[in-house]
Amino acid sequence: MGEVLPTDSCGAVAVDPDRVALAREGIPGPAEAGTLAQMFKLLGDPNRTRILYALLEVGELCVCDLAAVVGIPETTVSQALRLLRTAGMVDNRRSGRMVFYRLADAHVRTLLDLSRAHTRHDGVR
Amino acid sequence: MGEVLPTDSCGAVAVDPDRVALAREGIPGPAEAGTLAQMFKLLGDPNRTRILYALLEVGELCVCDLAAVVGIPETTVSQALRLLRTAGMVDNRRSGRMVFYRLADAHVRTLLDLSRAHTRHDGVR
DNA sequence: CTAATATCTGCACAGGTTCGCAGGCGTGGA
DNA sequence: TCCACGCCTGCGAACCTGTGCAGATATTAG
Repeated sequence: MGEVLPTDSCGAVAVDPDRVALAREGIPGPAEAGTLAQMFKLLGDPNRTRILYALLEVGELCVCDLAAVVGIPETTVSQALRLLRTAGMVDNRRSGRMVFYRLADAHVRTLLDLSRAHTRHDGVR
Repeated sequence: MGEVLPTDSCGAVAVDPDRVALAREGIPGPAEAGTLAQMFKLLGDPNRTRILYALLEVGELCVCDLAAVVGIPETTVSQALRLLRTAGMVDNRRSGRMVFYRLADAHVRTLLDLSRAHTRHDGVR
């Protein structure tokens, strides 16, 4: 869907039409790119990042403990967790009057591990 | 560095001090979390994401071709590339009056692959 | 030297995001 | 039943980010 021209819609002419066409087919479409970007955007906040790594360390934590770990108000934690839960990155479990959160997916865990390894390897170069 | 109290600075009392202390030691510090978040934030924009995936497909592309692939003005591409280059995620090579960009690191490639696999697996659940 | 191409860099506006406060909801103990 | 505790949800202000225009730079051709 969406036939493309060798020249783009911005007035510039593609220097290497073959390579452009190849890349056009391989890259994620607008919808998939949006989904990917939304997931990364959630990881792009230090508070949420720390929350996720805390859950990666000890499997399960309630909101107040999470606030104690990261050092931010519970309200902020709650809002962050809502976003992460909506995106399906964390899951929650109610026990009495407390709600425990944990990483929802092994994929997320792998992603966090790999990212931290990259950062530690060369300080983001 | 940075001794911590069993209770946080927000008035709430930690329910499980042991687990809190464990998580405190395991999670990235403010500086490392900031670095991580900054990297993820760069991936959190659909245009930048598509640019990176385009470079992942065909190893090397100039700015104008990149604009043609993603379908955005060259100015926007240039600014996006500057951010990515500052973060060390892409590298550039000058050939005549054109500048070719490519992914700087195998780590970035792995990250992109894994992320896309996750998204495709269950639509971010 | 002059002109044209390809890319890069400030500036300002629109849009979205975060954070904290105040109040509401649900649960458990007395 | 009533109260205390943990958590969640709107709302508004401050902040940051992306985008486009206009101009500057670097390189090549004539």
